[in-house]
Order: sequence, then structure tokens, then C-alpha cells
Amino acid sequence: MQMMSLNGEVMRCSSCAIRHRAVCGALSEDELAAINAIARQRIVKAGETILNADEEITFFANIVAGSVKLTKIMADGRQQIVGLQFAPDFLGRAFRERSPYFAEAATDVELCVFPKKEFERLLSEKPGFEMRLFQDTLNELDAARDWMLLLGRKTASEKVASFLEMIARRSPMIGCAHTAEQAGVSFHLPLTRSDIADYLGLTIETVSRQIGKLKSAGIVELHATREVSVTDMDGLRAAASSEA
Amino acid sequence: MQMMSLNGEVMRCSSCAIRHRAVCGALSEDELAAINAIARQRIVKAGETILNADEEITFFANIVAGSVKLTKIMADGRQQIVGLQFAPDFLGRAFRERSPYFAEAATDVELCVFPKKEFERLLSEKPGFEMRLFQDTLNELDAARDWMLLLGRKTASEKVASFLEMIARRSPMIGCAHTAEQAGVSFHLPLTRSDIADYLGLTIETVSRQIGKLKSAGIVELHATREVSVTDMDGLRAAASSEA
DNA sequence: CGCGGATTTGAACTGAATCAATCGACGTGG
DNA sequence: CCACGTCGATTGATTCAGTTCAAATCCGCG
Repeated sequence: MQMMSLNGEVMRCSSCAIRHRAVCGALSEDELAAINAIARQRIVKAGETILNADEEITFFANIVAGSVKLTKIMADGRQQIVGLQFAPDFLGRAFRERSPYFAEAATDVELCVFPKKEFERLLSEKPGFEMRLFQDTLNELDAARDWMLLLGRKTASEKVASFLEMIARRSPMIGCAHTAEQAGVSFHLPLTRSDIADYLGLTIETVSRQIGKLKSAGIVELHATREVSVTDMDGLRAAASSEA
Repeated sequence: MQMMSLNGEVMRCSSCAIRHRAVCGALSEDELAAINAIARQRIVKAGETILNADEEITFFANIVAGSVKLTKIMADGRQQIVGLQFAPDFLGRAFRERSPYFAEAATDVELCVFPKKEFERLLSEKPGFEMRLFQDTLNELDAARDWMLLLGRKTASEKVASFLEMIARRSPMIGCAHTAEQAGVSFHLPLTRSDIADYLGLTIETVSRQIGKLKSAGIVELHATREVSVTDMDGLRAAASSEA
């Protein structure tokens, strides 16, 4: 039994998978009806572009399912992933005309899209909503700074271990976790080797070699190239900060 | 002739050097009086700690003059500067109990300090004020992501050129600019070689060598180790993104 | 079953780190 | 006024982690 919004449309939000974890969680029932009225679903296949760098921003979105990579690209083709977002993250740069980066679906993605104008109006009318987005932004900034330490100062093996540890830790939220076998965590990697390399500031070859080392060290197992089991989480954590 | 606040104190804000550029710019005269009442000046000498990592946050501040570095440090001593802030930037991490990084004065610094509680109350009562801080945070996030591209994908010479270009561009705002001689820009470096290395993810030796190369290429001149003149700004920009 | 992109593996190379002096500016005290 | 010590910066020689170039090999999929 679904609620109806004022204009008679089905109230999708009430059955939304990320209803309580997304920014919308800061909204009341009435406000939710308002946002429901302007929201549209959009499915993006893995590898497709969501927003180009320098493209005019016309919408914002919640990630309902899947993974999105935010990438910076240099004139000569070198690229760096500067943000990785999963459900229920918010996607978009408020208060700016053009996108400062390239947003692409890393896996198949389901978005809940809001037109820019209406969303910004809602934002200015609901201080609690803006505060929630502000807090999310601060968390993203903290994450970006953690990643700066990784990019600037960690070795290749620490980088790869840190990445796998991060995915393992977040896999239940990301929705890529398999039923936890035995003691370890198992999950499907949301990124290709090439994406991992672009996220860590390495080459694919180095990523592959370092994953190989973790495998021979008995810290992880690979069932397929993108199916990982962490068999020694403590060992992985140690490898991530080189305390071993 | 200075204004008096309600409690009779001198209204310092009205003569503040960063009055119109700092977050306080979002406040009305009344609100300014309120914040003036809780603000205190604090002078920090170069090299002194403003806030330790994991230390409980008890205050926020505006940087009135000087440069502050935000640093992440690993257990084995490796460190990475994850943010560099200048007047009139805002200093502090709202909505969090403990500081996610170490904040240290890079040069002598003058701060305008607000106690946490009062500041947060003001923040929640004045939506415009919170929005202003939100916008500043988004800009910091953009800057952090630009730096991630630098850390992950640029070469040592590109990193050093990018850094000098950034300082040259911002030197008028930072207050380290000398009267512009001839065509070029001259300024005082707000960081030591060691700090520059920690900001770029390099060693001091590499930083020194790359600055040397820019000097022999006729792009910059060094009057003293920290006194720089950019004689070929286009050349510097080209070296920063390797389009040359 | 075979094709094509993704991944792994190997060998050689190189950019930046490391190790090691030396230099220079500045403040202190003889 | 100059020798001395300190700290930051430069310069040089060597090493090594990670890249580059070049083949295999592995899957996923029609």
C-alpha cells in the first residue's frame, strides 16, 4: 500500500531503499511529498557518463544503487579518481554553474534525480535539509583529505591494502557484500583494475602485482578477478598503514 | 571612531582587516555585534600548534593574517599537508567532536577565535551564515580534489610548478606579495622547503632540485631562499600542467 | 568454441628517494 | 669583529620502487 502525493502520483519515497540513510532523511513527510513530486528515476549503465567536466549542472541526484566515480582528467589523458560514491550518497555540486569533475557510473547505477532549480529552492527553504547536506560535504572533505595522505605518502602496497580495506569495511553499505563466509568478508569489487589504479595514483600493472602479493601472503583470496575474500582482516589493516 | 557593542566593549569587527571577505561578511550589523562579543584575538607564532589531531575541538577561528597548514601524520612519521589556509579563511571542523588533522601555524598567524558552543548556536540561528560556511567548505573540497590529481598523477616538476603558480596567483590575497616589479610577480614563500615537500608528496631534495630547474629555465628568480619572482608566468603555467 | 577486452606476468628502464656532504644565512658569544 | 654552531637549503652519487614496454593468460560472452 503506497501513499499518494498531492498531485495523485505514487509516493515512491516511502518505499525507497535508501529512504532513511539519504539526505532525504532530514525531511518531514510533507517535505518528502514535495521532493517526491520533482524526483525522477534514472538508470545509468556501467561506463556511461552521468555528468561531464565543465558541463552545466542541471540536476542533483541521490545514488539509490551502484557506484559512481568522480574523475579529473589532464589534457594528455592522465586521470585521477577524486571521489568514489555509493548509495545512499548525494551526487552534485551545489552553488556552482559547472561541474568541477567528470562523473561516470562505475557499475550499473540507479539514481533519484532532482532538477537543479527546484532542489535549490527546497534547500534554501529547509535549513535542516541544507545542514544535512553540509554535514555530508564535511564528511566528503575528510575522506578526500585521508586520500591525499594515501596519494602523497603511502607505498603501492599500502595503497592497494588501504583500498581493499576501505571496500571491505563499506561493502555491507555498498551492497556488494556476499553472505559472509567463515570468518572473512567477501565482496564484489565495484571497480576494474584500471579504475583502482586511477583511484590510487598507480598503474594497472602495479595494482595487479600488489593484489598478487596480498594473495600469496594469505591475506586475501580471489575467486574471480573481481570477487574478493579477505581472510585476514588484521593483516590487511596492518598492510594498509605499514605497521607490520 | 569605533562602534560600541551592547555590553560596552569596543566593536573590533568594524575595523577588522578581513571584515568583508571572511564568513562574518554574511552577518548583519546586529549579528556582528553578537559575534564580536564572543570573539577573542589569538596570536600564534610560526611553527606553533593551533590544534592537535584527535584533540577535542573547543573553538573555531577566522584567520586574520598568516598561513596555517593542516597536516595528517602517520605512525612512522610520514606526513602530508592536506590543506593550506590563508586569511580570510575559516578554521575548524563543524559538527565533529575531535579534529581530524593537525593544525599548525606555517607563518606567524593572527586568529579571531570563537568558542565552539556560542559559534554553533549562531550557526544554527542564522541560516545565511551556515550557507556561507557551506559554500566555503564546497570550495575547500574542490581544492582538495584538484590537489588529489596533483598528488596522484603529476610529476615532481609539475608539482613544484603548480605549487608556485598557486602561490603566485593567490599572493595578493595571502598578503605575501611584494610590490610587483617589472612584468613579473614577486612574493615571499609562506612555507619552508620541508613544508612544500609535505604539501606535494615529495622530499625536500626533490623540491630543491625542481626549483633549481625552474631557475635555470629562466622561469623564476630567487632573491633569497624564500623570496621568489616569477619572470615567466606563462612558462610556469605550462610547466604546471606539462603542456610544454 | 572462439573472440576480445581485462588481467597477469616478465624484463628493462627511470624518476624520485635515499644517503652523504657541503653551503649559506643568521644569531651568539668570545 | 670574527669564529662557531645551528638550521635550512643545495648539490652530488647511488639505489630502488614503480613505470614502461611487451607477452602471455584468463575470463566473460556471443
